[in-house]
Amino acid sequence: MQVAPDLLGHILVRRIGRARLAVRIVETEAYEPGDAASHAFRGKTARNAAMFGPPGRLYVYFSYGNHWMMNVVTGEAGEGSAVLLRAAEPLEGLDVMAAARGRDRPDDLCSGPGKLAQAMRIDRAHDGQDLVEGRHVWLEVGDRPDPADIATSTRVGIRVGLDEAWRFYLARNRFVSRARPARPSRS
DNA sequence: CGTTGGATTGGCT
DNA sequence: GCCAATCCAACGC
Repeated sequence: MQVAPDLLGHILVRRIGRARLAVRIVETEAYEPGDAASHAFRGKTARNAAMFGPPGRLYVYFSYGNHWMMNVVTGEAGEGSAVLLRAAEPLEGLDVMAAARGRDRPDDLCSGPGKLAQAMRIDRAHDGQDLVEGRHVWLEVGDRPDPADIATSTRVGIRVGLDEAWRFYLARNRFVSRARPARPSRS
C-alpha cells in the first residue's frame, strides 16, 4: 500500500529500437494480500504468476478482451502484492504513443490503465520483466510530488474492496484517468 | 468441457 | 449515460 503513492512522480521508460518513450506516473492503485479484489486473492495461477515473483518486476494481464494492464510487483516473492499503473503524463516519444493509440491529444495517450499500456506498447511479452535491470522497459527516479497534491479514492472498476481508499493520484492533474471511483474520500 | 464475467475503452443514444 | 467489443482465466459440472 505504501508503495502505491510512492510510485507517483517516478518515470516509466520504454525503449523500442531507437525510440525512447517516457511517462511520469500520476495515478496508481494498490492490491495487497488478503484483498478480495486482487488477482492474487485465490492463489497463484499461470496468469498471475508474476505477482508472486520478486518485487520490481512487471505483472501484465489482458482484460475485457481488449486491454493490457501494467502492474509493478511490490511484495516479496510468494507474497502477491502489486500496484496497478493507471495513468501517466507523456514526456518523451509522444509521436510513437500517438501512433500506437490512434489519437493525438497528449492527455488522451496515457490517461487510463488500458491506454497507458497501449501507448507504451506493453503486452504479454513484458509480463514478468525486471523493471530495474530491464532493457525494454524500466523505472527511473523522478521528482517526488508535493504530498499535499496526492489525493486518494476508492479503486476503480471493482465490486469488492471498496472500503479502502487505495487509489492514489495527483489532484488537479489533467493526465489522470476519467474514472469514477465509488465513494471518493478526497477530490 | 462449457459458461461467466472482468483492475476498460470508445462510440453511440 | 449506456453498452458492445472481444479474449481468456477461473470456476462449475
